[in-house]
Amino acid sequence: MTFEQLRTFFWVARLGGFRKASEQLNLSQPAVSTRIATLETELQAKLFDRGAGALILTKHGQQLLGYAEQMLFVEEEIKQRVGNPSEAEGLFRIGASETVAQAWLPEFIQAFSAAYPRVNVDLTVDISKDLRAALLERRLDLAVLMGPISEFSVTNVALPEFALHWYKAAHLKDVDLARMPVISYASQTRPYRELTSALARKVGPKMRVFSSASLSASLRMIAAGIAVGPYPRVLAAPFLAAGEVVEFDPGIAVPALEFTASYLAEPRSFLVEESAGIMGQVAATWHAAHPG
Amino acid sequence: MTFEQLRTFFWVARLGGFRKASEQLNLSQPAVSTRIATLETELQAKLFDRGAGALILTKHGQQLLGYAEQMLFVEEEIKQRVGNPSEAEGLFRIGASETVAQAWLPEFIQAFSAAYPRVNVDLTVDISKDLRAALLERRLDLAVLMGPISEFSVTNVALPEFALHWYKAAHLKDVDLARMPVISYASQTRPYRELTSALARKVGPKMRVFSSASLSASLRMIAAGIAVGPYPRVLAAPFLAAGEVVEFDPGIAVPALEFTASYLAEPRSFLVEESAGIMGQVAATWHAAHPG
DNA sequence: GCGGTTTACGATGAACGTAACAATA
DNA sequence: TATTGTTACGTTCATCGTAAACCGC
Repeated sequence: MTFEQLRTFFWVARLGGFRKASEQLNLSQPAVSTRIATLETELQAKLFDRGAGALILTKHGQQLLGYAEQMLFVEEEIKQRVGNPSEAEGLFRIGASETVAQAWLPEFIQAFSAAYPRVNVDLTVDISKDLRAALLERRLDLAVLMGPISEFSVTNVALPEFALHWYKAAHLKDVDLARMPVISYASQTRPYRELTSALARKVGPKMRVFSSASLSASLRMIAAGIAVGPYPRVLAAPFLAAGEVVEFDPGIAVPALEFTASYLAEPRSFLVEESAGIMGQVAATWHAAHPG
Repeated sequence: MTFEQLRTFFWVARLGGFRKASEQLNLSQPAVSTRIATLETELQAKLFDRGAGALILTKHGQQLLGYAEQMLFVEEEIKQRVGNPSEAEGLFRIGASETVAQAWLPEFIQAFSAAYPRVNVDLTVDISKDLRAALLERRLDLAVLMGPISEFSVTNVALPEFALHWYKAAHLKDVDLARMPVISYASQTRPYRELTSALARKVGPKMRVFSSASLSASLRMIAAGIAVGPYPRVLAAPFLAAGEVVEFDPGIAVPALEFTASYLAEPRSFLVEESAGIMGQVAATWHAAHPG
């Protein structure tokens, strides 16, 4: 019995096929067959029922799956704890919403990089909807998005929320939301949905809502007096400091942005779980230093 | 990282030397060197301090030792639980005192053999003192002896005790322990020690004590009227049934024989722990059916 | 017939044992 | 000098990928 056999068995069971597992493991498909066959021979037990359409775990297979997962997690734990953690190598694929990318994400990456100086980081910035899909397709190791993701396969770690404040150009006096466009996050995001819903109740059908996938572009439009909108204070900070925009209260409450660090629960990864913990600390520290 | 590396590391750490580990593993000594070196390279951590006389675990090595032991136990657990337990192969070396060998040991071996039909059994019958030494030198997997063994490295499972009764030849009338020799277990056993101690207090220096390493020979001597002595009723049963010996009370209390199933605590072995459990059940059942 | 698994086989590479070497007490 | 760990090297055996055969919808 080897770790490679258990790892192979795990992925075959989890992905439901020899071919899918072979892709996950960067292996030829016959190699996967061989490994499983060898494992079955060694244990003197059939692990899969090959008959009915898809692959189905036998009773023995179900038992082994639990053990295999435990083994693989402890193996990674050894590599991280016993082996010099700073010597861990590999690629850590992180996806984040632009808001956090402009807030504390640099600090997080700095902290992560310090803890794992030899791990490469691949950062993707996208809207939560796409991050979610990427995570579920295993194209990301960790996603920071407006969560939580309601899938049994995903673990969500709550992060501090970002309060939203309304901003308008400094030179504007009265703002009539029936005339002045409101700008918000990209159209397929939760803040956009919630804003349009609130606006519809308050202003009615005359409302105009712009959406922009670029937060800095949005803020520049607000500074230019083209639109007004609710954003986290951290994004408006440079414009506030320059006196270009000011906060105001249009009487429309928008809920704070709730972010989570989300990752696939299986297979458990020490690196990912550890990173989510670091992220929680960094975010909490950052929010303590940036109230509002 | 492979199971063989972890197993090798475990034995090097536990036995305190590459050479000793190579013997335990039936491997050449350079092969052990290679495995440890590879493991150290993979983990980027030195596991042993080779300098001062004997091998000393580094901090990393100490951490790994715990993980390695856990891994090896789970590996065996998989082989027993997931793999068909009845397909388990190997050799199970059991040592026992003659008393249990003549009592419930056949029933135990039958039960064990039924549970593990493909495991070979090697049975040694000897006095507790030698069984103890054999166990500590890893020449036995499980020892049934007058325990417990007070070593931190040994796990003792208490078994039902054997009450002792005094027997004499049926045709004898009065028995004067100052004249009639008393026969007991072999000289280096606990019952012998306890008996001589009690006799010395009661009878004084005139006492005569024989010792015999063969229980059946002892009983035959008692039946012949050569001596009297305290034995478990199970051993006397055939002589009682034949009317050759009878129980009597010389007024000397001898404590019951306390047996334990003892085995080395490390490395944990699923087979051994399971066997000790079976033994406890068999012994309890047997004693319930053979009171006194 | 087609997606997916098993079988066949040649080639590569990891790991072993023997033997020589080095270090330590 | 005896004991123990390391280095060197030729060999063996496990495992991989390619290619072909083999199912079950």
